[in-house]
Amino acid sequence: MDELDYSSVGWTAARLARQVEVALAPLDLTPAQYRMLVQLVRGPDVSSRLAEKLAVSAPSVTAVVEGLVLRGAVERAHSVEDRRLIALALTELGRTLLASAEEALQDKLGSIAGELVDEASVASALDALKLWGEALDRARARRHSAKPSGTSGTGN
Amino acid sequence: MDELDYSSVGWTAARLARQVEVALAPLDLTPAQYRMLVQLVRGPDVSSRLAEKLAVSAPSVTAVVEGLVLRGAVERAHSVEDRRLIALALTELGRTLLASAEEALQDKLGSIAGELVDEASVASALDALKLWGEALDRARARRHSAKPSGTSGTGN
DNA sequence: TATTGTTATACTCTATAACTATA
DNA sequence: TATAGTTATAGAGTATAACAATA
Repeated sequence: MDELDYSSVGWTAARLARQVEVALAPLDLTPAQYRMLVQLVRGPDVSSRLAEKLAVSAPSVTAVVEGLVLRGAVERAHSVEDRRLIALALTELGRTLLASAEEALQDKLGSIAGELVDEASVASALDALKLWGEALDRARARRHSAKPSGTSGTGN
Repeated sequence: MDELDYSSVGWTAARLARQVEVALAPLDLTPAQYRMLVQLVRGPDVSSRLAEKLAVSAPSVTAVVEGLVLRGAVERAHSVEDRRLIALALTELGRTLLASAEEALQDKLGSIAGELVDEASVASALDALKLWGEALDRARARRHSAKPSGTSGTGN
C-alpha cells in the first residue's frame, strides 16, 4: 500500500504550466498576474500577505501589482490605521479580466483533457486536479501556521 | 453526463506551476530548463523540433539551451548532412542534473499530495496527473500532425 | 528597533524582427 | 528562394540587498 508512482508528476505539472502560459498570453496576462487576480477576487489584501499566499518575494508582488494597476485591474488603498499597509483590491475591470482568463484556461485545458478517450477519464482527470487544489490549500495552511517566519527564507 | 466542472482547473494548474518553480530553484534550474532536459533525455534533437515540442519560439530554445550549454549540461553538434541543423544532446552532467531535479520535484509535490487525508486520495491524485500527461501527449501529437505550420503562429 | 513596502540591480524566459549560413 | 538557427531588442517575473516610511 505504499507503491505510489511519482515518476512523471513533475514533468506533467511543468507541461501544464506552459499550457497555462500559452492560454493566458492572448489576454496579455502572465501566470503571475493571473494568480494575483485570483487571490484578490477573494477579497482585498495587503502586499505582505499576498507574498506569503503566492509564495513569492515582496518585490515580486510589487512588480506584478504595478502592471495590473497600470492596466486598471487593481487599486491600491492606504490603510488609515497603519499607514504602512496598502490594501490591494480588484476593480471591475479586474473582475472582467479574470473572467476572461478563466474562460481561456478552461478552453485550453478542456481541449487538452478532451483528448482523453472516454468521458470518464476526463471527469477523473478533473476530479484529481481538484484533489491537488485541496492538497495545495492544506500545504499553504500548514506553511503559514507553522511559523510566520518559516523554516527557510520565505518558506517559498 | 456532461456536467464536467472545469471551474478550478486553471487556478490549480497555475498554483502547481509555481510550486514546480519553487522546487527547482535550489538547483538553479528554471521550469524552462527542466522541460528542456526532460525533452533531451529522450534523445538528441534539433532546435526547431524542440521549439515545437516545448511550445515555445525558436529564440527561446536558443536562450534556454545557451544556459544549459554554459553549465555543461547540454552539448551542440552540427549535422554533417545538413549543416544548418544542430543536434542538441544531454551530457552526463545533464543527466545527473535532471535526476536531481526529478527528485526535488517528487519531494515537493509528494509533500503537497501528502496533505491529502487518505492514501487512496493521494493515489488518485497521482493517477489523475498521469491522465493529464496522456492528454498532453495526444494534444501535442495532434498539434504536430495537423500541420507543420499550424493554425496560428507557432501553434503556441 | 521592527515592520511594510518600494527601489535598485541582475538574471532568465518570452516574443518578434532582422540577420547569417546553408540548402 | 526557403529553411535552421542566432542575434538584437524589449517586456515581464524572480530574487537579494538597500532604502523609506511608519510603528
